[in-house]
Amino acid sequence: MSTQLAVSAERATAALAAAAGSPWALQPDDAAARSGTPWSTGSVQHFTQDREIYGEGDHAKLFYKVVSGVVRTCKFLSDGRRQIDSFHVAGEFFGLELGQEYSLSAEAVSDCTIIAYRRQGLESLAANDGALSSMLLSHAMRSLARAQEHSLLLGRRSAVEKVASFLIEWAEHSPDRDVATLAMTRHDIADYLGLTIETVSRTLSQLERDGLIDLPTSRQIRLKDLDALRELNA
Amino acid sequence: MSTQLAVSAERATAALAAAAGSPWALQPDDAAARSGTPWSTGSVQHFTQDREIYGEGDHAKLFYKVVSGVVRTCKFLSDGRRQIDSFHVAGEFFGLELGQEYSLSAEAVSDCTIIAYRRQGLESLAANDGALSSMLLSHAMRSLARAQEHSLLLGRRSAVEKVASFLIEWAEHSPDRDVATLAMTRHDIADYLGLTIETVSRTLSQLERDGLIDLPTSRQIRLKDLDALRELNA
DNA sequence: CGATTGCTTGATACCTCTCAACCCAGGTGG
DNA sequence: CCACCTGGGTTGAGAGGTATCAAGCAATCG
Repeated sequence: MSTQLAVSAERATAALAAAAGSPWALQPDDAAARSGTPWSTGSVQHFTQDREIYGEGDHAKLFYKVVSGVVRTCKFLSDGRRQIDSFHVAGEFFGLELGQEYSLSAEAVSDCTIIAYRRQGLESLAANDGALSSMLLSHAMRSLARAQEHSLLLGRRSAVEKVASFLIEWAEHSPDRDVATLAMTRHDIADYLGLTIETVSRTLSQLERDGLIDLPTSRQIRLKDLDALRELNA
Repeated sequence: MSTQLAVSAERATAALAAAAGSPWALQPDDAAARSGTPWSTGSVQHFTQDREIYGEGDHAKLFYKVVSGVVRTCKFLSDGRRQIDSFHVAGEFFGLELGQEYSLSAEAVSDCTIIAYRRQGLESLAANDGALSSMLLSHAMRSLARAQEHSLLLGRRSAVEKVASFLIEWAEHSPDRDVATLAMTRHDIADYLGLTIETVSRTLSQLERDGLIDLPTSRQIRLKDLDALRELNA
């Protein structure tokens, strides 16, 4: 279940700007100066683990920012096979759509807190606000680059390479640079990498036997030999 | 090799607008009214089959529109493995980048004619031109949706499903709705679907034996049983 | 022609999946 | 407190799908 409460301190503009580290990005200061636009405030929502936030095809009237926890966006085939497109951590946006419907589903990987913004009017606003549309474009282009990188992984990398790549990617999200603290299950990892649970598990065990990683707990992975892991990524 | 000649009749604005069929799109009429902007004209170039148009990492000072022929954009691993991101046909843009470098390589699938536009100043122009940035955003978001669909295919579909999906997708580009006329080799198809040449060939032969398609020539594929092919796509 | 290129087909290897058993930690209820 | 159950994770045996290696065919082109 999700609880909602109004929050006025949150301005999506500033948040979007902070997330955009590119020539297209707006300076946070400029953004902070803009206020009172229809979509500048959002409502805080909580979702418990594995709760659906929205489904593919739902009417896309809201977009979201993660405050805490992790969210996955994914697609399903009719027989239930799932492909996870990405994991979203604190500060990241998801659910921004061009059309009327979400093109992915979104679910809570862990218990999480997110802020929902009305998409209403964002299009027309963007048409008259260069800074805002730069931020949106920047966001879209970075997502696109990520998706293309992910396609290379799914189409052309072996199981070890996929897992190594995932570990390196995830370790960068962690406080410690060489310890990946996982919020997700083996099932999530498998569906992100286009593998099965068993293959992910076996591959991690193998990497541990080979001395590239340590597995103190199933959700804590220490990257012992970062160079060797990166080598698998070449 | 590529030949260049200046062309003033081509306006990227109008072209982008025509390509954008969405709420964000600019009307061609409005676009035609705008002219004389620094990037409004491009130079026509010709590339012969398999020529590189640009490489991943090259300085991205131009973007392109296909006039005739087919272009592929792709990524490579260090050992040569290749993943094709997409095929671009007449009227489609490619090479639009956020950063300073191309994130993909682009190559001519067939002999082709393309128009190159200077990216120079596009960012700042977009910041002051709502219609233009809407078009750019629209383009980026449609590319993103395509990439996400492609990830699902690469990560979760079997070889037959991949091939069936490709045939249906490509047949829509063809004059005849139920005949796919291929511009690309089996190698291109394989690298687009995350398979090998041999598996693509075998799968096509199997589909023919099963009566779902005809293969009058290796580049002409008639979709005999579109329903059955769509079924494989579910 | 001979050489080359794209494609098909066959035999076999191997990587990943499938199915199954088992372990472990945590939660629940008697 | 302990028995039990559950869910996530690991491991093993075997199957299966796709890759690899190799040969052959047809069309194209010097």
